Amino acid sequence: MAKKLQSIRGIHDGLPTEVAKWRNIEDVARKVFASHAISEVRLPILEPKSLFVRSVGEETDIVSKEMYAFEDQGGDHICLRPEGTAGAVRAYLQAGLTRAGAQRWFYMGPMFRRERPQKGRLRQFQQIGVEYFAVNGPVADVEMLRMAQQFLDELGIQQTRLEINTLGCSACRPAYRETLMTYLKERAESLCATCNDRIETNPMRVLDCKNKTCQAQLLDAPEVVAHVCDDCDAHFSGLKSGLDALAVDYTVNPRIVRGLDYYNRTAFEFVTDQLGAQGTVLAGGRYDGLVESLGGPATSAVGFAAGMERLAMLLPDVPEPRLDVVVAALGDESLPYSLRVADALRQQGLIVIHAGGGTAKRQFKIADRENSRFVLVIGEDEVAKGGVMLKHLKTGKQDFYRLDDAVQILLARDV
RNA sequence: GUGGACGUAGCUCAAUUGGUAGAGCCCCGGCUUGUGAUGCCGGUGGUUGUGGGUUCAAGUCCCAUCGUCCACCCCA
Repeated sequence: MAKKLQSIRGIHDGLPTEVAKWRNIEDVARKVFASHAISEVRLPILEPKSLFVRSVGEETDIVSKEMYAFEDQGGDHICLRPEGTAGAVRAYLQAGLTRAGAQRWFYMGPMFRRERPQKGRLRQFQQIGVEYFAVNGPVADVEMLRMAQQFLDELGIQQTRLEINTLGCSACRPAYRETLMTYLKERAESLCATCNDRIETNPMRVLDCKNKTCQAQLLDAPEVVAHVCDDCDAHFSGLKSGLDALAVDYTVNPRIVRGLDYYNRTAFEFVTDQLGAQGTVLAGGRYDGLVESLGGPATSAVGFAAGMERLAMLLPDVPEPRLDVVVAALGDESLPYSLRVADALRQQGLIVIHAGGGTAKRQFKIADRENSRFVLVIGEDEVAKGGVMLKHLKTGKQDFYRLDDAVQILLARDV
């Protein structure tokens, strides 16, 4: 091999084994989402860079250091989308749907973040996301969470737990932020450098600092839950009682903080401890202010995204559909007839491989390797008699049949 | 972006203190003519991730680079 040609760091190929799992996940998602009347959208992978600067937030890691952003040949500043919500809001506004009532959307596709790769953390990864627009009140949050839980359940992913929190809103967060900043400034010298930087830029992020000495200082730190306004409090209560009504288990984790600026009120995460450090498998929350901040009317919104590759890592391999029959042609004279037979079998809906002729041994080995149920042998005798030899590989039983009869045996799929 | 582990055949891995690169699996073929899965025999396949350096001699030591993995960080 000359100079090795390989994919870009952190960008992996979807080979058959992996894609089979993805398709399984997609099928379950489509089925579950359909029962909530959610419609699929397919949105651009390239977006204007400014979209994410204005929505996700200029100070966030995603925007400030992880975006694949560049100028195109015309001098436009564009980027590969790092997440799906901003583009969905952009499309919602661009299509003029703000007076069209509730919109319930889902999407699946690749996202791009230039991070240091790890297991469960790729530079190109796939998300399945759901966004609701113009849907008010905690009932939407409750039903969305139940749906997310059902999605994970139907996939067979058991070992996750749901953590929820409230982040307040534009009415109450500024006051809380002040309270928190005051508290943090009093202890600034005991906090790590990163935390000190964040006191001014994003004090809520200090709360989930992993540093032990920081955490020790933050034991009695003021928590959002206790400082939200009456409306937010009512929303959070509605969320909790709704989850109780549906028997959805959850724990309130006052330290959940979203890394994207647009979230308010409800924030949630389904986490697992089976993926090492990348334990969040599905997460989201409310973002009631985003539509307005991107130029639309005040519009409530809530959504989540799940990481396809992370879900796939929690699932066993999906067995490939089993081959019904391998057509083995013996001798060049029988090739034309064998090709017609293979074609006819496929038209009956059977899964067929033509072994390509050659020795009987070679073709039987192919059938064996492909895990075929039957081998259909066509040689001089079969062509002469106008039939086929059909052998069941597991039992070794073999008989001569007219083609129609062989088709019936194959279609029965009972052996 | 920071710190660490690792990179040998298609795959999983060996190779004493530097001394001629090996095994298993897979693949291809043979063990009488049109019959597989077990067995026996044989074969293909490597400039040891890449590029430099030290040495009589480098898979082994040193430097750089690329990649994978782990932790930090971040998040799906």
